[in-house]
Amino acid sequence: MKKKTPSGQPSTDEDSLAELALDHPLPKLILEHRTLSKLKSTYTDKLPRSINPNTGRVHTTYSQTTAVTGRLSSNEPNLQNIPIRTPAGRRIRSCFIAPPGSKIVSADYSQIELRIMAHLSGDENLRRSFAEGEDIHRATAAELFGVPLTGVEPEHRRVAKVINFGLIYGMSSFGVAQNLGIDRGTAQTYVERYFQRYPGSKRYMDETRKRAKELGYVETVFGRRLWLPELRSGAPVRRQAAERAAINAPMQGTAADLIKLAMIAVQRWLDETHAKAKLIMQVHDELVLEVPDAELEATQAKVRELMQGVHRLDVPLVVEVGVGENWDQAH
DNA sequence: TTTAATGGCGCG
DNA sequence: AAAGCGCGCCATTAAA
Repeated sequence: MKKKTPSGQPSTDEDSLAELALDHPLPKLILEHRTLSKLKSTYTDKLPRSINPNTGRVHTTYSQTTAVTGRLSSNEPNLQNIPIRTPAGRRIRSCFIAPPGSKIVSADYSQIELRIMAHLSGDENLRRSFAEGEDIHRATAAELFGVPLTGVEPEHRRVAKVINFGLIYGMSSFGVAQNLGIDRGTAQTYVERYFQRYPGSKRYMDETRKRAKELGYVETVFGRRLWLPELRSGAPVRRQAAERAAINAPMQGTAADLIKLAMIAVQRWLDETHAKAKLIMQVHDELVLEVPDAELEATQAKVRELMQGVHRLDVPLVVEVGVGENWDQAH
């Protein structure tokens, strides 16, 4: 056992058990049990108890003053962590349904944090990819592996996706290696090649760390600040954690600012047009509406337009809209 | 019985 | 010495 918890106990988290599962049959069974019991205890058992008898609906509470980046948070119950990544999880999501004569409409920003990185960094290559509507992970893979867009293998794209997301989080080459299950040297090579191909991105990361340390805070495109006193901590662990937060916050926070503006624009339009459609949920980069069939076409088009046009960045904002009887189908 | 800490895991 | 950001909530354990 290599990995330890903060208190020094051997870790039994998913990664650790997955590793043990290569040599023993039991860990896999434990992981399957964990997955199912998580879904049962947190969602299947709990959500029905959250139904308000007066409305027949589940009502969450959003907080505007909890998340340091400016995101909303959702509690009692949390409707921002409803499962979607596994078939069993999606069955839970499919229980969020529209009443007869209405549909669920889901509108989500595509790759919004990477687009914001392109905007903030001004990286020409990144900007061009988004301007031309390329699949960004595919484009990054093509750069990393020196192949044309049409020659990108799924495995290449998977590597590129880890690196793209890792950058948003301030991940090191060690983290890339860990995540991909490759050796550190290879991971280091990928990261170096990434920064060669996207030099503006490299410049932005360095500049953000430097500026953040001087000022003691970072800010979003709209000026929302996150103060990070630990950037000057003498404890390397704390200081480096603050540096990663400093890298991430302008991107996560700008995305939060944008969707809040979009929510205001969408609700204003609904009010002004006396629409029967309702804005019912927000999940960080996604708005969910309940829409009468008669309003479906107009609502989809207008919500997309309002979200994409909420603010002009140096790259286009793209919104994907889906419709269905339930929340799962709407994706 | 309630509260707090811990480890773990659901989502973006 | 640690190594990926932001949340909320579950079961378990120990303490109040």
